[in-house]
Amino acid sequence: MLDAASMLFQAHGYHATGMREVIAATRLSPGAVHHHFPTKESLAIAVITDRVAPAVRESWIEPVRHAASLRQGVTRVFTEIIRGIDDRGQVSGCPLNNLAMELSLTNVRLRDALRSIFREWQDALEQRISETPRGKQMTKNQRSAAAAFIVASYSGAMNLAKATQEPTPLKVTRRALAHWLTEQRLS
Amino acid sequence: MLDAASMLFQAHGYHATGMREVIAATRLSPGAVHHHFPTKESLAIAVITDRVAPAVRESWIEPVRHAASLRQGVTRVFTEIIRGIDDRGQVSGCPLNNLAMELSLTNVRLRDALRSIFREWQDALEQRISETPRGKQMTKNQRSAAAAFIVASYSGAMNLAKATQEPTPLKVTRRALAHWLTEQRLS
DNA sequence: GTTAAAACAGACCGATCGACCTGTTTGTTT
DNA sequence: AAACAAACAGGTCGATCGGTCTGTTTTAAC
Repeated sequence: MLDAASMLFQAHGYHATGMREVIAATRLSPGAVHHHFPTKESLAIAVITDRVAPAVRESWIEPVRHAASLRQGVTRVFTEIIRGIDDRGQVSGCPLNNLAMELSLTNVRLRDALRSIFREWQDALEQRISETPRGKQMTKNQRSAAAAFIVASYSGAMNLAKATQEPTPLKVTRRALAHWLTEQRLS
Repeated sequence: MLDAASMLFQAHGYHATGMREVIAATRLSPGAVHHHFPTKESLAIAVITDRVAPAVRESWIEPVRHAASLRQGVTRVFTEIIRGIDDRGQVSGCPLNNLAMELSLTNVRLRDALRSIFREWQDALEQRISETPRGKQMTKNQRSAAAAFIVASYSGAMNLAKATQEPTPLKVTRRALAHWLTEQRLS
């Protein structure tokens, strides 16, 4: 159920996906689904916490945490994501960004759930920055700003890639971000 | 009609906004609206070409075109947008990004309409880059990449600002982008 | 083996969706 | 003033929306 919902939310968006569509993608009955997810919002919350958040941890947080350098980690994440796009032959965007854009003005609970993932993501980057020689010299605000800029650049690049259906913006941003990190001595 | 539709699309998104809601926001009848906009898609197309595109031209393209330097132009655009957010007390995001995120996977015609605005936006930045001393030395691909990175950074910063409902990501990105432009000698 | 709760099936509800259709009014052309 | 088309009014269509209902099956505890 969560797999089907996260796939459809990713493919068509939250509002454009009906409960019946999700149910049809599984072998469950409407009653069974209603038993576990009384409302569509509860399904979205479950998708966010059990699918979107783990996806961000796996694709971004862990690679950055274990990378030899911040620059290598960020570059590698971009490369992996670009590889995934090439494999699928379609840019469906970042699940977190997609849902955040659509829902953060609509539903407070969903916005908070999504915001906490952004928070976790940015915190992980700040942590990794603070482990670099240059990062130790920076103030907390400077580290936070650098982390936010990385998240924003990636997010925007993915949006642009989705809008144009080309991976080029991601490739461009991978390179520009790598240069920026070098300039900031955060490599 | 276009004003009401663009406002509601911006506030609630395309799919979350019903035709009746748009009609109720005007003094028109359903029949009158149907006469001019037979389908919801035709309304969206009109909003994109007659409201979203002019908004991008006014808020981004013209300021950058007439700025003393690219860096000053970009910084000024960010400042104006941040000011608008402070005035409204809410981050409703970039109209172009909002619609692009929601519709580029759903509807081909709408995606093309939105993509052409991104194209125009990026072209204007490339043009401005090519007018700088350093820009003249760059290849076309390098200019294109720099323009895409600017668009991506802004887009992502706005998304992050919308998701967190704080202008901080925009302020952070304004500064980081200004530094980056200086480093690239594109100021 | 009995029982109670959890899980599931599937018909069904009112509400709302986008779109349509028949008239009527308004404006323009001759 | 007559004729015609564009613009508008407002009721209504079938489809689909999210959500609910009753009843059956499965699971697990004692």
